[in-house]
Amino acid sequence: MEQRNYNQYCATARTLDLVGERWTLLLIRELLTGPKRFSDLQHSLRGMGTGLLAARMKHLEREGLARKVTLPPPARTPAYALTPAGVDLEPVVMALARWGLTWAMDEPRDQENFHPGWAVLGLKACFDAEAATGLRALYEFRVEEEVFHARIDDGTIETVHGPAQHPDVIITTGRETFRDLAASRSTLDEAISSGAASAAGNRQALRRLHDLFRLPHRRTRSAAPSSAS
Amino acid sequence: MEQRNYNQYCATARTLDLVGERWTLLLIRELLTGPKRFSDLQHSLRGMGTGLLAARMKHLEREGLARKVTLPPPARTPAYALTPAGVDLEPVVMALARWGLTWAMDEPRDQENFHPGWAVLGLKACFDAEAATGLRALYEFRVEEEVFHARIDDGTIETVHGPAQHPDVIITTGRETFRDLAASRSTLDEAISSGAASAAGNRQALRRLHDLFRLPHRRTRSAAPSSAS
DNA sequence: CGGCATCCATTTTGATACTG
DNA sequence: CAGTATCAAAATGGATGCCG
Repeated sequence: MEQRNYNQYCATARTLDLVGERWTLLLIRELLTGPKRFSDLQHSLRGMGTGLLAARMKHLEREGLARKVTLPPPARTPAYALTPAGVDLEPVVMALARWGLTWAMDEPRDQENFHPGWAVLGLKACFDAEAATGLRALYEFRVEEEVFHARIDDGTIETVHGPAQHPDVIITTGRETFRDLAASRSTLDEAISSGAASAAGNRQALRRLHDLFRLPHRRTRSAAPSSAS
Repeated sequence: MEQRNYNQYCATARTLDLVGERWTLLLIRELLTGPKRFSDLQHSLRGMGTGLLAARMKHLEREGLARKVTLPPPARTPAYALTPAGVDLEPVVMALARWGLTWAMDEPRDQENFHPGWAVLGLKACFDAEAATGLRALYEFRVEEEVFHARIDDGTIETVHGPAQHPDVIITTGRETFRDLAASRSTLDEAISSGAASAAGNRQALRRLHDLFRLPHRRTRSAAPSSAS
């Protein structure tokens, strides 16, 4: 398996040889917020058979994009994490996310899945580095059972699954609200104003929060008739 | 066909629903340097059956990412071009290319295909906007039969298939040299010094050329053992 | 239960032949 | 040139079974 290559001496094609198969980039997406166990992945990726999941992870290991790790105490359970090469795919996933936020995130469809972790990456895709200059703060997001945090440090953002050590601000929302943030259908700011989300903690960090994530300008795809260049 | 969706309310997954299938992003790549005819695409994508090519193009049209156009005189032949939504996928293709340049472009393999158009995008992926501040110049690349040009305008670059109107500099190289540039195995500068490439034209634009493309720092993938965060 | 391997019905694909 | 039609080979997804 995995022998199907494009056979092109081209950086894009070579990359797609490695991560272009079905599910692979979504596995990378899952691992971008921290190590995950086999069953976590299985649970996030409904529709992917266990056999295929195992095969894909083996492929990612063989190619040096992911590796097996043991979660630190008290978990001590085996999990998968990204290698440096895997982490370096983040710009690819973010580029896909930004395109999707602009061109593809209309109403949620019936039966469509949703996990808060995806929304965290959606937020990250909207992160405005300019707006974060000089800011150093830890934000914790609590979405029903799930917890994430974002560490912002002067124009950089890191988003990780799990609680923060000493968060400056804690944002608490329901699933639907957070889902709408993921799709940038509403801003964090709006959600807080309307009471759908609540934020508590350091006043200064709270005030900066408003500007940290900029909505992409939503557009509609259409094949307008025209003649070429 | 094309009914296989990830069914996730996630910007990344939604984007992959549209362009994540085999060959699709490579079709986008081909169209990023200008409109192409069916047979051009067929020729660039060895291994893709004509039926699948037709199906993919129909899909891209239906989804508003590409459209049929008529090439301007004297060609007057039908072709495919990207819509604004399609053009907007460029950051995705460039992110894939940059990753590939860093992690995946080792020696060309036996039987591996190569087209100069890919190299043009490889150059674009290395473009250093900072180095181009204040520069406004047209560079034409001639690689055996193929011609491309890059229009640089103060930190922006546009790369297009075909000759330029009044190029400031004309760079002429052989296929192999240009292929090595694509892989950033050598710099344009080195190729010119060694005589593998020649550049003629406006002295000022020529001098700036050296710094416009920055090699990504090449690295090797490996699954180093470690424990998790 | 976590982490797979196996089997099989359904889709996708690759390659070629054929048509307007 | 720009596709359609056809068909064998490969990939997928789902269920099931195994083993510590």
